[in-house]
Amino acid sequence: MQYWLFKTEPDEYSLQDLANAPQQTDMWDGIRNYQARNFLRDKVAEGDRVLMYHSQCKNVGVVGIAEVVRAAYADPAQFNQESKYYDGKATLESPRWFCVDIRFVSQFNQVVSLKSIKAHPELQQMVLVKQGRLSVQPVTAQEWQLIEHLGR
DNA sequence: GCCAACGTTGGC
DNA sequence: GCCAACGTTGGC
Repeated sequence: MQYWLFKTEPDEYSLQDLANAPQQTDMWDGIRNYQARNFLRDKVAEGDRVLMYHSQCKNVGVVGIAEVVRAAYADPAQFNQESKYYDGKATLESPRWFCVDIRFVSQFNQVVSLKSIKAHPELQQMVLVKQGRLSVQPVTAQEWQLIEHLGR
């Protein structure tokens, strides 16, 4: 079992949206970055746990936890010409982009802000701190435990 | 809305 | 395969 951090813009899709979804489960799609895609396709597994991170908003940081309930499959949006995630170079035989399904687990009592993460000596090695722009990234068990503790 | 950091594209 | 130009992410 591995730990991850997924970023989302709450104006587009928030943790609350996931909590409100049927069975509190939804497709995590629209990932269009190769490094993030490779993690999704090759590493993210059913049962893995995910820190849900809100970017581009007032209170930037980790807001809660989700769980992976289905491992990678072809992101249907890449085949949909109506979608902003359409990719004409993707084919059914060789899809280019992947998505997973996640289920809501919990919402933190308080947001673990990016500021507090950056201020914490034990969290300096987080991908979030070192490489700002990756939307799917691995988290260590130590980082996970500390952030979960800070959010409670 | 600005802008730094980083990713992608495309000419050569 | 290099690298300049351009596009996107994301904090502030």
